[in-house]
Amino acid sequence: MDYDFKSIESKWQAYWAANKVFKVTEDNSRPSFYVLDMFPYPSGAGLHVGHPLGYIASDIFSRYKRLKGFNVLHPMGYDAFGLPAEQYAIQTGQHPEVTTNNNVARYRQQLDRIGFSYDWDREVRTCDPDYYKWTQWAFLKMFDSWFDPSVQKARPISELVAKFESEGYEDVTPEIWNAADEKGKSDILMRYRIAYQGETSVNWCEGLGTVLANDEVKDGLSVRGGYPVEQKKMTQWQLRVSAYAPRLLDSLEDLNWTDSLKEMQRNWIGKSEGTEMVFQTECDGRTLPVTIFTTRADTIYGATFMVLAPESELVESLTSESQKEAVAEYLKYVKTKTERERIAQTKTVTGVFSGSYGVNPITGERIPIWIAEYVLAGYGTGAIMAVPAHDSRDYAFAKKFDLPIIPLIEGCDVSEESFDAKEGVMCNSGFLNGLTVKEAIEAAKDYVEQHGLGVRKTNYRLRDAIFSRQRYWGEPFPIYYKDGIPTPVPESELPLCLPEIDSFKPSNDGEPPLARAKNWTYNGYPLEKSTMPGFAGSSAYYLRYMDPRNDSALVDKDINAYWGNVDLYIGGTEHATGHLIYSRFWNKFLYDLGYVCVDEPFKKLINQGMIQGRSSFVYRIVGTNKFVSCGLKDQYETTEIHVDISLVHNDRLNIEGFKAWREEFATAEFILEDGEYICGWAVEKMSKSMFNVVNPDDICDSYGADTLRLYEMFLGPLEQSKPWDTKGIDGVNRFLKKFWRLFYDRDGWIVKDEEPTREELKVLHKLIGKEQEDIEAFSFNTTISAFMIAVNELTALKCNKAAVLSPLVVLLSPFAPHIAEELWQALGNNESVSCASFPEFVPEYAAEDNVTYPVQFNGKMRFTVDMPKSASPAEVEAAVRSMEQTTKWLADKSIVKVIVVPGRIINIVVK
RNA sequence: GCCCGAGUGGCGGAAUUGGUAGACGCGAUGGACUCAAAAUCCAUUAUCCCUUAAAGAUGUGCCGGUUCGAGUCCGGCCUCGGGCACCA
Repeated sequence: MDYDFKSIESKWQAYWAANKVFKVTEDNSRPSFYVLDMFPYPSGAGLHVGHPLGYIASDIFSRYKRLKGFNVLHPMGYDAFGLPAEQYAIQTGQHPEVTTNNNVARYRQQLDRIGFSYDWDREVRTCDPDYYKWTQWAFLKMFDSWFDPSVQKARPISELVAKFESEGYEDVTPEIWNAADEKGKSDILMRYRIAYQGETSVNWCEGLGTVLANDEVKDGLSVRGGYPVEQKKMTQWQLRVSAYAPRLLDSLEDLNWTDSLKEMQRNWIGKSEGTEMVFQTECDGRTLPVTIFTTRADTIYGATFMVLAPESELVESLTSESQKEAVAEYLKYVKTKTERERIAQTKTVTGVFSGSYGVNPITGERIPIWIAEYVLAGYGTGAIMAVPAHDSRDYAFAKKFDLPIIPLIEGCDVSEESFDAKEGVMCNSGFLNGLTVKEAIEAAKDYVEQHGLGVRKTNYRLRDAIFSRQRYWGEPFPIYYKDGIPTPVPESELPLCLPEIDSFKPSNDGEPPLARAKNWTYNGYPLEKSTMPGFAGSSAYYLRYMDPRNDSALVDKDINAYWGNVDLYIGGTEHATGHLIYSRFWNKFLYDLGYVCVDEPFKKLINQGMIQGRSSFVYRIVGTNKFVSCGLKDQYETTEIHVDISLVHNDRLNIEGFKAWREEFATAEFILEDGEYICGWAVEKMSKSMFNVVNPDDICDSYGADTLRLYEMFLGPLEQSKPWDTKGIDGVNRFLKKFWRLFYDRDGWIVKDEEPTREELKVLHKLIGKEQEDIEAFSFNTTISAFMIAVNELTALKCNKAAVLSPLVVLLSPFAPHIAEELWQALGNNESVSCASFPEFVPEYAAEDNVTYPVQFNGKMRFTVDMPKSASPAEVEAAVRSMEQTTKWLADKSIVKVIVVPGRIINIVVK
């Protein structure tokens, strides 16, 4: 009987679904374990072979944990709001909901074929009103909260209002508060709310007609679509993520994430400790204090000018009458530049003199104030002191505009470039002279504070998240405008559903698509017309899986307490600075308000590598329809053409297929090598346009899901990026066939109920030990290797004993669940193999009887000694010395030292 | 420019963390079975010297160091991949 994966796989997939084998409920008698995949955006292209890599790994781990007795929560859903569906809707007029549902159905079909152990009863979709009710709810909670820096946590805004009324807070005294009208109070509270509306410079993308978050922009182009992005001042909803910067940074420490990912988050949060210093300035006779931020207070003696950001509010008051025109011109110039141009031109230095002067607070020297785009309004105070000798940007500026450069470190040469390194000994620096730079940084900070010139200050690069999108296919804001005052829709009336509209384009007067909706009002007042961004729905989905149908809470408290947070999260690195920051922020906020029981959402995180495509090429001789095989292509002038990889096997082109592929190739001629056409290849992103997409369905058709699962894991370490190459898949497929033959021969079932031999038990237990160790370390490729060895050994032993094969099936079940299920039930079990328990590891069975010690003379191996495992180093040494030849050799050398290492090696060293 | 990570056969990759480098798989070569093919099985497969074998030499990007012993540790380079990028 042969291994017929087709009937096996469809049979057991149907069985699992019909019996809800993977349905999970809270069970206090068993420990919980939560394994989560980053849920996919259901794109129109469907899954390619790279997508399931992480899902397979998490499924293996989930199944393993179940065998180990854990109650495993392993859910799946869809990140279903998003731009592509909307773009498609604009082009075709088809409602995004329709295309989204179609895509979801296709994804589901593809996922089901791979045999995942998801509890589909817990599926969530972010575009489902029952789901986004809780996204809107969280937004309202943020709207209704402020961040109290004294305790570093979110608190209800009512507590702040009480503070305003009684004692005042910051610059809002009770008098100011009580005198303010409703609009005034709303404006004051907006400065404190965690979800707030404020004017800010945003990334505006004309091509998409919407604003974008920083992580949605790369190199000045939108990540989706690649349209240019410009800076624009707009009033937008924002989330006060920056308030959480210190906590987001500090709690990173305890997370079981990779160092590189933590490092990326650290850079993105961008903590820098420095000093805020006040410089007196004067402009046309008027004086004005200006605060600057610096991390190098020690270089104050070299501050020869100051620079303001063009967008700084100080520019107007610090521009002298005489420079007014020049400054206005410069500001105009800066404004016309897009973000992309600014990035492209970082090397070109621009700026204008403001006409005013500042006073160096330590030297008392009068220094000019300039305006330049290399200073950013959004960071620090938007104003800096420039120290050209020790900052490369200031240096370039000083060179261009001929400003003085004063070196402050002994022996440094600043004639060609600045000396940015924080090393050396200070000079030209008054009280700092003779100190090393590191000492001087601290001494200068102390000095500034003691003399009242400024204060220590920590800045973060992390900005507040811009939360409005001028789009249709997203969560509507539960906010309406009562006489212009943003007012929340009552919680009891959530969800506020997306209205139907006739077209998904922006309205004719440039308003978001929701402006087209009829009656987009609440109690007669207009509702907010933007929608929430993609990360809104994905920020707390892991919580909703715990209790997906709860109508009265995001997640029930007891249920949340049972599952805790996500024990294992698997997904790509591309979310390092987007989703993974927002989710942590969102979770911390809910934690502050007592809605969730753990501060951090994801305990352990693994980033699976990308699976790249392996493209194949043919080489056409320029100006002809003749194609030359790869090895001979250097003899001609050729153009490289992508060829569909389904026409290529082991780099050999299917010539007939190629001719039939496209009309233009029907009459193609070929120059062959050894009678074959060899294609060239390259590793590239998997994409339709490169004809290198491999569909998991095709693999399931020709090899089966179990082979696909094994092969994806066997390809290499999970975290590593690697190209997909179908070549090696026969190996793991052969392994499954061999596995099958342990149970069936040509005539049928051959498993017998006999006592296993010691040798057979050794093979089994070696594997149990190895698998346990490897799975815990996520080294799935080596587990599979161990499996192959074990199966080869058992085949050689002709082992057909149930006592060995039965646990072997359980061991295989996380990797290849279908074949395991088939054999498990054939062995006479009535329950699914996923209800079995992981075989117990008995180290004595796995142990080798003897240890072979290689014996080396001065590091070179000469012979080996076989000793019982229990032998002591002294006994081993005695055995070495007693070997006849060796004794002779040892006798010749008067002094030797025998080193016996428990790591199984013996070294004889001649002194 | 700054910060991470990685360099091992024809290929994907192992190596108990300082202890016989190249596990396992692919590919390749030879053989068995077959009229033949597929499937399956067996053998060989880092390089050099050699008819073959034994034996030897070389070998984990490069140069040097520590050690009885280095793919692994230290110092200095080179190359590739990823992230950030006027953040004062």
